[in-house]
Amino acid sequence: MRSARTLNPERPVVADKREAILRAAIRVFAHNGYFNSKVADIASEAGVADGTVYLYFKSKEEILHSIFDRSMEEAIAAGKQLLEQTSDPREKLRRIAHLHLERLGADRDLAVVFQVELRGSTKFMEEFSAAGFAEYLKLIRSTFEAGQQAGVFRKELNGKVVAKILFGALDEMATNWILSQRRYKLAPMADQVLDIFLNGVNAE
Amino acid sequence: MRSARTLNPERPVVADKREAILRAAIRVFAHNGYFNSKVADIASEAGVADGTVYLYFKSKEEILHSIFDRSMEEAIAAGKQLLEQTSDPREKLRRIAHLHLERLGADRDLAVVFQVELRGSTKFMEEFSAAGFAEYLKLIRSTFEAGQQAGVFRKELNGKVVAKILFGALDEMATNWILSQRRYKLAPMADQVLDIFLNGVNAE
Amino acid sequence: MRSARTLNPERPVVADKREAILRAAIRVFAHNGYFNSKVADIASEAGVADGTVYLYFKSKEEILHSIFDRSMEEAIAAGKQLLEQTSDPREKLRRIAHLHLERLGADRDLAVVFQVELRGSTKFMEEFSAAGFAEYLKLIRSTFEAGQQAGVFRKELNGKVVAKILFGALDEMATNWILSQRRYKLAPMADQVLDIFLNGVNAE
Amino acid sequence: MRSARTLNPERPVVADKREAILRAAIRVFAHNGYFNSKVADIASEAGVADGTVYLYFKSKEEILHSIFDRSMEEAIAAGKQLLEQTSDPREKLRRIAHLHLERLGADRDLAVVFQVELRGSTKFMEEFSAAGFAEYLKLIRSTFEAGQQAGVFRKELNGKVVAKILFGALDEMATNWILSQRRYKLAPMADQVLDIFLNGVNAE
DNA sequence: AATGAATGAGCATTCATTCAT
DNA sequence: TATGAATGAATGCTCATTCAT
Repeated sequence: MRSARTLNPERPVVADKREAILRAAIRVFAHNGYFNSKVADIASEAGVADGTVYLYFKSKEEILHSIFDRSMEEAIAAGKQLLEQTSDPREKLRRIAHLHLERLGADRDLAVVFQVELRGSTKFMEEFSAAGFAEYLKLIRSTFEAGQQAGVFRKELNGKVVAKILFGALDEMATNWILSQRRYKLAPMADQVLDIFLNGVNAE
Repeated sequence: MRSARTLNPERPVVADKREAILRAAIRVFAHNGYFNSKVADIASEAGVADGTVYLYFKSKEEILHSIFDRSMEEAIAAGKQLLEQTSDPREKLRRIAHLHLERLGADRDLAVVFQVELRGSTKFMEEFSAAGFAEYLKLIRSTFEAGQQAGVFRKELNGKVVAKILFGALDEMATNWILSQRRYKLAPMADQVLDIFLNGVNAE
Repeated sequence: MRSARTLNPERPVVADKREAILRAAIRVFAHNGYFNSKVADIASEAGVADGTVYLYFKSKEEILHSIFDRSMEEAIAAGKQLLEQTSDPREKLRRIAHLHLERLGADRDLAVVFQVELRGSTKFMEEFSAAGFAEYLKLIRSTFEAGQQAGVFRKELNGKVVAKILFGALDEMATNWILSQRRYKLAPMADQVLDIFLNGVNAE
Repeated sequence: MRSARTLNPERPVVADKREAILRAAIRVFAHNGYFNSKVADIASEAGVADGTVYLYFKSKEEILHSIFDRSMEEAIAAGKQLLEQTSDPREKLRRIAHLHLERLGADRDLAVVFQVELRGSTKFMEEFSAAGFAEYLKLIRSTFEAGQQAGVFRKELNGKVVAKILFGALDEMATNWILSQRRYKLAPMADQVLDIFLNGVNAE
């Protein structure tokens, strides 16, 4: 009798376990905070032994990094794909903003890790900033600057600063949503941010 | 012989020591991060014995709270005073924004504690949100709504959301400034935020 | 009422506690072996909290070093004092040998630590060798060489090697005594070693 | 097609693998120390999987035992063979001493394991003593006592003690040689030990 | 009020050993 | 036989907090 594993060669056990630990960590970090989470909690939540965690991650900190890295990669990839579907700069920014809040709004635990736990140390923030986060800002910025070239957005604005403003506004929406115990939908907030933002940067 | 203490009855030693510990904590938290800072480090930096810290604060966490509470109170008081000096809603928001970035830009260590260390736990963020921070957002919001009443800002915008947008944009300026190793002045960034923001919320 | 402490200013509490931990460690190391001894065992045996150990010693390893260093210092000091009491080279070596076995024979636990636990790692043996141990060998060697000068011992012998031979023979007596469950007295073995050794190195 | 294995029926693969693990362990123990050596290191050094080690040895400790047992057996066998080649008691002891230092001097790693790693625990030392080591001492002792019978060595000396003295002196030569980073040849030291020893035990 | 020695709970990580394949 | 992924017990050390002085 052939086992399930044999039937799914594309989904090796190894990935399953790493994945399970990562998911467990997101849950545990979101509920207890990174510093108050024990590796044993993560292992138990993932259904593996404590030591098994160290077969897939070098340290507790690396788990946090991995969560960030993987999610950021996915987000950026999804963002880039979205950008290819339209050439209108306003529409591009609109889609980025929506994607941003949709992703966070769809996974409360991941959102908590992103909006709260990842912010807790200058050290991490610096790496954080150096890594995918910078790329994300760049994505917004270049989209905006393309809009400036196209005459859609005001030419005198600094693309770098504009990107931070949009990001900051969206980021605050997400943080507030988490702290508010999410009594409302997050994704629709994107429209209100865009309304003001696009109006503010509009040429003419 | 009268001691220095006797000469300053309005500023009792008690306040001096509490103050010294608070200042020391800001320095220590900013440099090592909250979780990596030892109470002994704070005591040593403040020039007091470890145990003395506990005569003024109930716990390490209470020190962090106190830093936030005191700074927030001061900021709100300063903000309110500023608002009384003009009746133009746009000018009011302009002044709040400037004050926001000026205060943070003037004290790098305090800024690090506010932008990074205070964000590290849902628990703290929730209390944080519940406390002075909510009042700060309210200040922005009511100023904005007064502007709506006066026909200066678009009536269809939600004041609560608008306040978060402005705050989020300013907050991101501050966080980025810290992570960038502050190679530029923070306060002037307020103008760029305001340019877009006010343009975006303008009636007409 | 004056406390005992007040009555014994020469014996500060600090020394008492350090001393207690050191004594406890000798007992614990002797019974369980260095690697199998837990710091918690030492603390408990010394009647202090686990953390207290670290107020007096940097690490578990430093405790082992301290045991060796202190005992070696004492032994060498005692040896030097003994050597001053006679000028006969044969008698000097006789006294060193007796002192060597008397000290180890008087404190079984300390002997175990010296003969067994301290030997368990090249790393430690190297430091061990570099430190007081080398000085001890030098003491034997210079005594022997003085005897050569005096025409008492054979001139063609290498003092360095001779010192190792005497030390090695005594060391083996001590190790065997420990392993034999000490059914006999250790100190008298010195005479049998000396009988052969002195006969072997005698001039004429 | 016949495999290499089939061609060497006298030297089955089983022995090869056990041998490889043993050799690997000697190398690893000598370089890292017994307690700091991981079974995984030994396996990797031997070119087998971790689990394979447990097909040949019950535990890490048994590997250490096996190293000792096998080497001791070989040494004793070699020693006995040597003793048959001469009937002169002095010459017999001379050959044992030379063999002792030659064997250790020829294999630095094995010497480290014997002189340092095997000494690290009372428990092991006791078994060590009970096993082949006692037989080795007995070999020296009976050779010496035969010499006493033959009137070559002093009759009043205790053979047991004499054996320990010779062994202790040789053992110290070996230990010092290892710690000295072996800047000299070990085997020739046997002559200096014998010079003093034989002179010391000589009848007449 | 102030001290700082003492406390002891808490935890990330390692690694010998097992066992399903 | 051989593998190597998985296990989970084991522990040195830290540091917030207390309290006798």
